[in-house]
Amino acid sequence: MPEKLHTRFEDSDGDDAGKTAVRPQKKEQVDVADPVIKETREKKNKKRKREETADVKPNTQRVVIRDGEKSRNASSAQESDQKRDVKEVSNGFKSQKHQSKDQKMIRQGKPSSTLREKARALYEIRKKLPIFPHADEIRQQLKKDDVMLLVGETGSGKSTQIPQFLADESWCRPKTVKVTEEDGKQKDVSVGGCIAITQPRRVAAISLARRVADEMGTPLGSSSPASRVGYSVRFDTSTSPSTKVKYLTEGMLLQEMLHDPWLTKYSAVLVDEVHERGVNVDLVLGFLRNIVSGKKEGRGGIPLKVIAMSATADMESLLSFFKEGFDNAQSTGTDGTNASDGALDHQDSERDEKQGQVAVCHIKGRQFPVKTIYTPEPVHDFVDAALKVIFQIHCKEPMPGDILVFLTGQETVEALEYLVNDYAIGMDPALPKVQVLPLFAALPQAAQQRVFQPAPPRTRKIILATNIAETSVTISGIRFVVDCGKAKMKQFRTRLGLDSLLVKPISKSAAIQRKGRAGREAPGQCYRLYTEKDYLTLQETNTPEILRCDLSQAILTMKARGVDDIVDFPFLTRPPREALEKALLQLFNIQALEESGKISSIGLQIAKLPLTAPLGRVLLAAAQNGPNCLLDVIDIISSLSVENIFLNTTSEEKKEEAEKARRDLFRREGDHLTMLATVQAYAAENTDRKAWAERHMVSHRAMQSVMDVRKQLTTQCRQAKLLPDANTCASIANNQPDPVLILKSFLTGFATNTARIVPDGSYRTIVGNQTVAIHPSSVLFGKKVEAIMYNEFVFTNRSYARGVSAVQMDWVGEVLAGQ
DNA sequence: GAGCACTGC
Repeated sequence: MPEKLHTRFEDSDGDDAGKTAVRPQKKEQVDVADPVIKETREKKNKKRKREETADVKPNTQRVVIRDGEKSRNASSAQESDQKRDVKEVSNGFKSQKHQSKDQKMIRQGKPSSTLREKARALYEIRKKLPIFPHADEIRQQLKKDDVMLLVGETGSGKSTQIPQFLADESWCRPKTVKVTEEDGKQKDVSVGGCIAITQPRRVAAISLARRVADEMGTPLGSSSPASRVGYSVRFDTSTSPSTKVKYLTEGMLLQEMLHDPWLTKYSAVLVDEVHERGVNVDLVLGFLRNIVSGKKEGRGGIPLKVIAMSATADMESLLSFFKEGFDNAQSTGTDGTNASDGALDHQDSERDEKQGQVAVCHIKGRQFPVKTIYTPEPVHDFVDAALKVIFQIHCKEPMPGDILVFLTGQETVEALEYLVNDYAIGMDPALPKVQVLPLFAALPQAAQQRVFQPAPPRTRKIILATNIAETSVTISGIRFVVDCGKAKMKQFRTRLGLDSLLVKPISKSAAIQRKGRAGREAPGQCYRLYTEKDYLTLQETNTPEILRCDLSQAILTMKARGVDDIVDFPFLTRPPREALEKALLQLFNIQALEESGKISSIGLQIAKLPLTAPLGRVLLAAAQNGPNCLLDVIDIISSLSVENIFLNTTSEEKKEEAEKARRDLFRREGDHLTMLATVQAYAAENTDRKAWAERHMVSHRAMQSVMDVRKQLTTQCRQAKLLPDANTCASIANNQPDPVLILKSFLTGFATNTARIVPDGSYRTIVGNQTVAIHPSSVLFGKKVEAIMYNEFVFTNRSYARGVSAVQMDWVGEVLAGQ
């Protein structure tokens, strides 16, 4: 794998791909085949660039909540100084000779001199990060307080530096304490020693770990037993026995809590990007609040330090969230200060006074000023308005300076793409050219990558993006942002039991985020296609995901970690009672809960699986139907776990081609068996899977994820003794699938996702009697069968069932009767 | 004959 090797060298040399001096190298990087690696690197390079130019003396004030938009300018002299620094660093560490010496040293378990040199050089850059002067202040605060809320704006260095500030603190050393177990016996347990930093995304966790390992001069993760920095994400964990700083996804931390609810490994948990407010971060914060404000029995009274970090956090609600935890504990006498098992040292008395205090810290980031321009009047057609603004900028503003336009979806992106290209034809030839680049998730990877390539000379890039560009992707060269003020958002409607995808106004913090994209490298401008008055009426922050999604997963997660009564769980934002009840009922219906509301053994098994509750239930039902059925169901579930295994067809011509190519994979029983046929054919292809995928118009990238999930699920099923060993599985692998058994397994988890045909030929849901149409992407589209079962019920322009198979009414009856 | 932002175990 020369490419991977190459990648690693590139990644570890602290290079800055954005500089002219190393341009040729950048080109080489972009050509690497693996899109994931490419993406990670792309991001990291951007990040480095930001970090290395972040040299302004910051303003830090405690307990200040203010407009996160304020930005400051950097002195260009300092900036160029720093670039020189980085160049020296990178030049020293590129040769393969060094690298192999490195590797040898790593094998011996000693940090190599090159690693140390590199760390030393990086230290010069770290010193200039806005957060750096606050190291002592942060350390002092955390000696006193167990909870800290930290607002660090983009580029402040919080995610990389804080773990390093804390790693050598005395409270961060492992301690052996006596813990009373459930059976009443006392046991010696080692508590603490490690710092966890959670991230919402996998790429972020891995690239931060890599960066911090470089800065600390230690090898990364499992490459050496002496490594002090590691990471843990799904499909990829890299830690060592001496890991002190561990980056992990929120989901991974929740998974660890399943086996270790007291997080005994950790002395501190840093929760990063709290403002994104995904469901997992809300759950993590709830569990952490319970630990910090409780007696910490399972930790022998040893405190756990919690730092919630974010770019634009709603600090007031976080502050009252944690304070409420301490207040409740004090009033009921369950707080840590009452622990009398002698595990705490003399600091105990000091802690007593400080109990309930939450430190707040605000650190300015480094952003260039961005001027905001509103439309004087409300706009009724933002595509049209965007077109005008784009050409206004293009005609008026000097080069360089690319334009990033935020739109709502593929449809508006493509409409504007057409208009801009059309308009550009009649443009004054004296003007620079324009290059229009669409960017949305459904776009093939190669097309997405085009936005990262520099524009040809005398050409302005115009990137038309969905909110993929808000968090997931960073593009350099942007000086102008055009923001339509809207986004498509998914909302789960409890009463109807369906997901709706609707165009909605964005929040103020999302608008600020979008605007910030113009000020990464130089002063910029942001054109908002709405009035200032409209801006002021926007919601402050994004609606937390926990208010917008089906809660069954979250509740199962809680119950499996010992929260019996969800009413007592500290929600940062409490979901409406109705939503909680509906989710409880759903879990009860699939036998994940007992009538008392306690989690059942089925529920516990489901909670361990990396699947939604209904899919987990399906897997267990399939296990009851024998290993043959289970293996087939794993294949189907794996493809349901990735968004779309079939490539999107754009043109009419391609559509026919695709249909022909996929004909041998299609099954009349429906989408589930079609997916099974596809996964099995792909897996059976031993020579060139990529070519096979191309021939069948199947996404190779998606199939690679399918294979990852499939492997994870079979491994877990084997550990849970639901599947026999690999050899036995191999011998049954060639058996013909049994469609009835497979579909009946699915009905166990999806009995309420069924509809029957009515005389006019449409389908009505069996529970609720709502009209539902088969989604055009389904192989059953336009077909009429007795009844259908579906995995998803979504509302866009009308109600659609997606992931559809034909079932018989009496099967549905059987399962519903069994409930 | 429709069209779908983004994560995560």
